[in-house]
Amino acid sequence: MSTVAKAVSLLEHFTLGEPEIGLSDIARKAGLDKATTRRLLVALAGHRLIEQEPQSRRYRLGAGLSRLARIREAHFPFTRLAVPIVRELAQETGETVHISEFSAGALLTAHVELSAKANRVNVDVGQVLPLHGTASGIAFLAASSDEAVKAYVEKPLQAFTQHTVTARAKVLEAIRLAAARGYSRSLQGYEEGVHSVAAAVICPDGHPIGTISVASPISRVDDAAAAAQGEAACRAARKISARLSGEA
Amino acid sequence: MSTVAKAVSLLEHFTLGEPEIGLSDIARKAGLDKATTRRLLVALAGHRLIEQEPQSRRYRLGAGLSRLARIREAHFPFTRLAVPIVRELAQETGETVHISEFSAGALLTAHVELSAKANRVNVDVGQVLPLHGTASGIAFLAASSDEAVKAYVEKPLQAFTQHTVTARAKVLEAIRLAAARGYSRSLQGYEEGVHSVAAAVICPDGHPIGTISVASPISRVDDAAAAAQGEAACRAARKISARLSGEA
DNA sequence: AATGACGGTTCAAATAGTGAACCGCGTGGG
DNA sequence: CCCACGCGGTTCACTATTTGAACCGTCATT
Repeated sequence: MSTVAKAVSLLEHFTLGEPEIGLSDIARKAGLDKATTRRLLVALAGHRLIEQEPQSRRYRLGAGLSRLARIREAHFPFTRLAVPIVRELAQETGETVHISEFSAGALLTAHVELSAKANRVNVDVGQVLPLHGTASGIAFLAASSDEAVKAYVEKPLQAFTQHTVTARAKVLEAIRLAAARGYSRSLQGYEEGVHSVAAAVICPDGHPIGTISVASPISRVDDAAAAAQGEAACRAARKISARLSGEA
Repeated sequence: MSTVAKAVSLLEHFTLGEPEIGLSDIARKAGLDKATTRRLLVALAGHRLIEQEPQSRRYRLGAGLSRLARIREAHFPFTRLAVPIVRELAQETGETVHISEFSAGALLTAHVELSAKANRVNVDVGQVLPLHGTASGIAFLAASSDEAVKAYVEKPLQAFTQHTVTARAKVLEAIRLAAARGYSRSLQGYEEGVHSVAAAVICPDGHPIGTISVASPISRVDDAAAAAQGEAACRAARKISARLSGEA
């Protein structure tokens, strides 16, 4: 394991639920020596990726991350442009809606608008979604090049629930269907009891960069409702794609 | 130089003006070997801190940064809570207003609302401001502990313009004045022709975490206008501080 | 066809990383 | 009251990772 990978893995132990961690604690979590951990944290702190609370001496994520994220966002304003449309879609469907951004072979949840209903699907920002097994992933693959799809389905596909589609032929079939009608649909492929539909957001250069997805408790959705959600997600995705290419 | 420091320094070569860089180019800029640079970039990409454009093979900042920044922001919602108040203050004063966040011995510009006037001060998000020589820095020091101030002024203080105050005694005097009246004032201490006032934003635990600052062309501001801006910045800073401690 | 710049790879040499043992400190239980 | 424990932090001999000159194939330019 490279030193850099170790350092970055330290960053990934800070979560929404545990945003500050002590030295010994993070060393244990990361499986590294305390001395090594500290050296890495100090190196990260020198570039503001980590900060240390002066009193408790605990560590937390640093302001430099916000700075870098803003630079990325300025060049790649996916989240900023998409949020209002996510909100609209959440209003329209009454369900939880989230957008994901493709990165390193998976989708990263970038923004979530939760349904107002008591019985709703919860999704966390930052969650990593596999390409197969989620509606978002299938929609993304449907908008990807044939080579990219082929490369992806050749690797072994993990099952997340009893309903996850892992057979290559069936995954390809789902991708074809999604490509034909513009949105994908997944029933409990990643989480038990969750129904979702998704559509891909396309960059001006023609490549997909992410997805928008509607997730509902499976009990609330029949085929007609799913089709309506799918069409709505499709329209929302097109709206975001249009904004990305500079249209107001 | 540690490997981690090298890897992180690669991230810092991506800027608003140059958000995508080729391998040889970034190796040159960072002063590292091409092979080393690539190995570091690949390690960073493995954790989504860097992405590679598949076609051009150029590198850019990755979605993982947005993810980490969101985790930080959830725990430390300074920017989110402050933006509306920055906007109000920009409206009220008609000048450029920005907030900065303290990190690793300096202030990082986190958000900017530019003046609508043609003759205005421009500030870039991400810019690093020294503690002495800027109104923001003096305001921040005025809200810091005596030990922190002492530790800071003991180091040599760089001059950025002919007007930068670098004499220890004068800096301490400026800090005292800022502490007494709640806001600081700087005339061309960091950039020629720029007048600014600033006030510190205080965390619920009593420590300062950042500043809010109004920057104008020096020709437009007399003592009375500066006092009015200072009072307004002070009110804005208090409002942000109140929001941070949970008040609506 | 030759040139040069690009992204990417290799492997022996050299440098940076590692971790067991240590320090001083604060805390909570016996 | 004090002792044991866990904390953050430091040291230094040992070792594994990092390094970079030289390499390859490709592409655009001349």
